[in-house]
Amino acid sequence: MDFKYKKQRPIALVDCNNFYVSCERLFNPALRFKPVVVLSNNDGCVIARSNEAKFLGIKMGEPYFKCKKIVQDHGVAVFSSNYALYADLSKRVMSVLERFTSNLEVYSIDEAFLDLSHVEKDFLEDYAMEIRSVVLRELGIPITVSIAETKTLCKLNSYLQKEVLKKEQSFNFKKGLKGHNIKPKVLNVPGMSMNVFGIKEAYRDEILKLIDIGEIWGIGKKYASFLKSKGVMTAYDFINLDMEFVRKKMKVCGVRTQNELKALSCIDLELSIRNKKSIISSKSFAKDEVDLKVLQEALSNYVARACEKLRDQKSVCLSVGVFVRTNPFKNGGEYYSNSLVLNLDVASNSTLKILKLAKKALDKIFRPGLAYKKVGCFLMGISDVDSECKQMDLFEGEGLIEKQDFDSKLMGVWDLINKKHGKDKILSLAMGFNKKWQTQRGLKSNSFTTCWDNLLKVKI
DNA sequence: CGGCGTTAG
DNA sequence: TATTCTAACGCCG
Repeated sequence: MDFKYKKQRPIALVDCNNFYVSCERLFNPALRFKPVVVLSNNDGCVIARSNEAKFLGIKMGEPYFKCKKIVQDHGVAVFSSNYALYADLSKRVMSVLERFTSNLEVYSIDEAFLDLSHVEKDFLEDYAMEIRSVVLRELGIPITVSIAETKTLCKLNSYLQKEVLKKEQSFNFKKGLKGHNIKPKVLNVPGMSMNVFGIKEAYRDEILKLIDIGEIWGIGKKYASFLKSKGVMTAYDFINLDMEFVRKKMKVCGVRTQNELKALSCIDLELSIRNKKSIISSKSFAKDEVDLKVLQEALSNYVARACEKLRDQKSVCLSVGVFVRTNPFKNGGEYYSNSLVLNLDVASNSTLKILKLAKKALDKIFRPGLAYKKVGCFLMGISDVDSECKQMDLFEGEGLIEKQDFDSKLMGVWDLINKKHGKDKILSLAMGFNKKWQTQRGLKSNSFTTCWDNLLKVKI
């Protein structure tokens, strides 16, 4: 077996605290120290909470209607999600982080892993503090920085830091005190801090014993409850499980997690942004919809979105899927969900071509008389536009090249105009104009950083 | 290779 | 009244 021992390098995880809430607070400082939540599309579920909102018992993913009472009783500030704002601030955070390393993995909208092999071991803690204060000073976004040998240990460290912060804030919140301590605190565990790189074995065990099995990165609900049923309650118990048992029950990913918890790095940083292998675009309707026309129109908009994404990453796709779903919480148990995948003859990223196919698919799976909650499309069989091997059409010959060339020029202009002059300035008529079915976001804050009309005005 | 199960944010 | 959206990966037959 070709097993190369890799020298351990420090990795940092930067995680923006309650990111969406922090973005809202940035433009509305009165929200600091107050409970704030951000909702999903159609203001359906809670998808982000300030710590204060967590203290009130509002759960992640909870339907808004279920916590409306708490919201009213405690004056919780509520926002529809403002993705344009969050994406813009995320970009800014990432570009600040790039100053601290040349190897950055943007892991999600609010998280990044940084390769810190260029930093002296004794200087790591200071480096973490510096990253934190620069992001806070320049962007006003509070972050957690955690350094360790592996991604999984970074995650674990980050979790503990946040738990400690929450504990302190909760104490103040319940006593009605306002000023929270936002400085990073050294944890009340021997050897534990923002930096656990090179931590002593004995200390690591002690920390692992504090971690509930379900909090480990890579162990979700199902595995957690299975493991608990076997008496495996903490991360410490987990690393002491027999490797073959872990492999059998949790596959190779489980073994990786086990190794990562032992500071043996198995999950590398992904420095380049990989092209997506599938692209989905779908949304729930604000209200259930019965009319095929409405479904077609909504679907056309999602197809347009998906195709834009496809072209942005300079790809083409071979198959187009469409799915529909009625509301599983209604219709007295009559639930209908179906999907259909159709193939293009030749790989394409043309909105117009793909729209035609999607419409055909929807016609086939649409059942009249039902109230639909959701429709969407997915693109598969994705490859690079200029990949070496292309599937051609046997009967089209030379003419095909010309047609494809025309398509790609058309889409090029299409994208150019829409990027310059705004979303859907060029569109297919199938996408419609009235859009009554569109997502409700009544509580959205302004696009402070991406729309001239929404710029904050400051009086001097 | 398609379908299913699991996880993640 | 009301329950997000997207993506990846491993395994199995």
